[in-house]
Amino acid sequence: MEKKYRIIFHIDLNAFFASCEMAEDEKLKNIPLGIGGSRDRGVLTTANYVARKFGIKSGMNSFEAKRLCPNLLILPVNFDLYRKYSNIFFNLLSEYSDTIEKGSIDEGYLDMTDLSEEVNPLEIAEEIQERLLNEYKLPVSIGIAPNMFLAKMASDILKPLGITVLRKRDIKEKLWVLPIEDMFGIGKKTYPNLKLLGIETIGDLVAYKDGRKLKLVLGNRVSEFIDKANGIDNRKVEPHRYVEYKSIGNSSTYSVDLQEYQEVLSKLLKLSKNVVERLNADDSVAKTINIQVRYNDFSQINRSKTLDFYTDNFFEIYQVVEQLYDDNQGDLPIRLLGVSVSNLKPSASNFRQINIFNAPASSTQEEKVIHILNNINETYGEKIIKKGMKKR
DNA sequence: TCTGGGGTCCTAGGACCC
DNA sequence: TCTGGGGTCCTAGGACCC
Repeated sequence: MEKKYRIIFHIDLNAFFASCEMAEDEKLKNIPLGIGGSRDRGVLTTANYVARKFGIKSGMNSFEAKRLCPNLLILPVNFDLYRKYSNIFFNLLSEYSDTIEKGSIDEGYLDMTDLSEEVNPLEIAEEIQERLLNEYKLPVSIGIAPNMFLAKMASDILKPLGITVLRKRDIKEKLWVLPIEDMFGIGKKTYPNLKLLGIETIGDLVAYKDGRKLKLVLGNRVSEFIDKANGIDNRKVEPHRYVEYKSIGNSSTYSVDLQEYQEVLSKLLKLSKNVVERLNADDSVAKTINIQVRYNDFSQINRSKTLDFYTDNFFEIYQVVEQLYDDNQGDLPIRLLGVSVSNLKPSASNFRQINIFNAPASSTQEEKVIHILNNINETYGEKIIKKGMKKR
C-alpha cells in the first residue's frame, strides 16, 4: 500500500561559490568575500556571510559593494572549482537516497519516503548537514516536506545551516505569511503585476478570487501557482532530470565595448573553444549552435542554426558561429558575446574522441580558422610584442 | 543599485509534411 | 480552383532560477 505522505528533502548549499573558495583556502574564512567581476562592470554572484553583514547581496554591482565594505575581497568566478564541489555534494547525497534530482549546481531534491519507517528524517538531515560541513566545509540548509515545492520553500526559511520541517498543517503559519516575491517561480516581472492586484503574500494569492485577472498575470499557470500556494505539488523526484545538459554555453561581458570585426571574431573563437572543450569533456555531440550578442544599449539578439547532423568538432562549430555573426552584424558597439550549443546527445560511444588540437576537419575549414587567427595576431600582435619587449 | 554567467522552460509563428 | 487540419521541427524572444 502506498504511504499517505512522501518525505522530500531539499538541500541547498549556502553561499555556494563563496563557500567553495573558503573550503579551498582557510584564510578566506573570516574576511568579507564576494564572488564576481571586480572590474567596473562586475556584479557579485554571491558573497559570504561575513560580507553580508555589511549589506552586501548577490546581484549588487561591485562598485556599490566596495563602497559598503571597502575591505571586501572580490574573487573571479571559477566554475571548474564549483563543479568539483558540486560533484562532491551530490556524491555524498547519493549515500542517502537513490532518488535524487539535481535542482541546479548547488541544490538537490531527495525522496526519503522509503527510509521513514526505519529512521527519523530529522536525524538524517542533521547527519547530512554535519557531514557536509565537517568533511568538506560546505554549509547547507535543508527543507523537509511532503513535496518538492514545500521542501524548496522550507530550505529557504532558515539560512545558513538551517533545517526546517514544513508540513501541510504548517502552511498557514510558515508559507502564507511569506512575501509573494519569495514564491518559487515568481520573478521580478510577475511580482509587480501581482502587487497591482493587491497580492502581497502567498496567503493573499490563495485568498484572491478574480480568476480572470489572475490569468492576465500568470497566464496558463494560474492553477499551478494556486495549488502550490495551497501546498499541493505532485511532481515526482526524477533522478534523470538535469543529469544530462540540455545546453552548454560560455559568455562574457567585456570591460570595453567591442567595435572591430576582428576583435569580435577573436572573442567568438575563444568562447567557442571553451564550449567545445566542455562539450568534449561531457562526451556529447550537438546539433544546434547559438550566438548571443548584447549591444551597449542593452538590446540583445540570439541567433541559432540547427545542423542536419550532430558534431563535437571545433572547426565545424566555429564556422557556424562565425557565419551567424556575419549574417547578423549590427552597428552598435558590443557589450557581451555568448556562444552555446544545444540539442545535445551523448556522443556515439568513443568512436570520435576528439579534442581541439587533433580534430579532424576539412583542410578548407582548418585553413580558414588559421587565417582568422593570423589576422587577429596581425591586428593585436603589436601590443603583445611591445608588452613582451618591455619585460626584457 | 546602470545591470554577470551558468542554465531550464515556455510561447508563438512559420516551414514543411501528410 | 481562395483554401482543411494535425503534427513536428526550427527560430527568436522572454521569464525565471541560482
